[in-house]
Amino acid sequence: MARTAGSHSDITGPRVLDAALRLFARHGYAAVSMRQIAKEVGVQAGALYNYTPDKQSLLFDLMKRHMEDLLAARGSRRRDGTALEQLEDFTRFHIRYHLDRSDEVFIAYMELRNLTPENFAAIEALRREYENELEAILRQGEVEGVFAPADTRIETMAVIAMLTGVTTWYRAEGRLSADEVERIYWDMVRKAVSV
Amino acid sequence: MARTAGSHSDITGPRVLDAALRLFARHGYAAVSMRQIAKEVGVQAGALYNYTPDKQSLLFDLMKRHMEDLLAARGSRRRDGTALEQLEDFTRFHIRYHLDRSDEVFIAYMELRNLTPENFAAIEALRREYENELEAILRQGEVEGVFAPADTRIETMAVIAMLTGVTTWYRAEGRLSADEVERIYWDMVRKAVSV
DNA sequence: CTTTGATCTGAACGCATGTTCAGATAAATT
DNA sequence: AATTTATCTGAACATGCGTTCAGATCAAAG
Repeated sequence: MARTAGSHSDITGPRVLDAALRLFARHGYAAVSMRQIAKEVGVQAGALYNYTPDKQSLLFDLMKRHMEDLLAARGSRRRDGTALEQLEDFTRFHIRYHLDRSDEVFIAYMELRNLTPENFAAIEALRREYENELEAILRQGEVEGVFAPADTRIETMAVIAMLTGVTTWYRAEGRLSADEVERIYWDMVRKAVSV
Repeated sequence: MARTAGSHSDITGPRVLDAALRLFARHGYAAVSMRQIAKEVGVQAGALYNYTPDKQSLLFDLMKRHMEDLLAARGSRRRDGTALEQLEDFTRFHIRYHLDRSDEVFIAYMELRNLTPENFAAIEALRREYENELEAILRQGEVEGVFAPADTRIETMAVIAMLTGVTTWYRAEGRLSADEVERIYWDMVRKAVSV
């Protein structure tokens, strides 16, 4: 046996996903060809198939990895506390995490319709899991009496849409720092759900 | 001269745009072929070129029409009043209009990157015009002292992202009526920007 | 040094793409 | 009835697509 590990595949494999990530985010899944990805990696198109069974898996793997990373990062940061404290932490976490991964976020929201039905269901389940934490916080806040009684499901969708929208205009070299953006959005979220 | 107006072009022309609208919204611009559009209309692919110079113009025309219709509809509904009254009207208008045109909205937000640079600039200008009305309302509210002093540009982006997000989950046959959705979102928007 | 096999090239596969165009069709005008 | 011409068909064009695969390459294992 020869060339088991430590050879090119350790380098090329991640580079394939990286190139797909960047290109899908920039031009969209359907508009990017396997040959473009290969060129970015520096190999011929055929070589990509040592690392993915097909183009669809490339998209699915990127989305799955993103959602699992998101859930893991959130899980390891979660703390007990009042609903208000937890909502603030969730808000700041969401903004910061999404600002740091704009390509992944863009793909995860824009390319859902390019997933096969089975892959779509898998990604939706992960997304739902993430949304459910926010909804639980909002419900807890209602019980505590600090948040207004409302339709928590819609509040959840509204808050996430508002927060995720930050990725459409934020630029690192822009007028505001990520800290300031966090604070501004937290102000709005807090007021929007409070009594 | 013969067959000037009143012939097939009056029927086929709009049907081309309608088919493109539906297909682009469902599958995405890059994933839809001219032959698919032609089949939906009931003609051969070549006949489409009597109604559009190319595929790109189809996308641009759809977006331009949508943004211009949006601005016209908003303009004809605009009334004088307090900042709070105007914000409520804007909020309810935006939700209702976007719920009624989910295909157009979806395309206008998802297919921006498939526009040529010139076409992109034209659509962005129209979008900016729409956003500016909301920002003016928020600024007026600050002057009146009824809205909290804040970064009105970011508030604008946040509110629009929140409101437009309604199109991702709302279904006409679902649990909530459009009226109820309007009220829930208006509650959140009002609180989010108020002092 | 020989063998092994993971990795990659380069060509090929059948099919789809956006667009063009000569010619057929047929409704409205003369 | 003859003419005009907007509209549409059907075929073709060059190009690109996702994917496959026989064979070349060459570092590591024996």
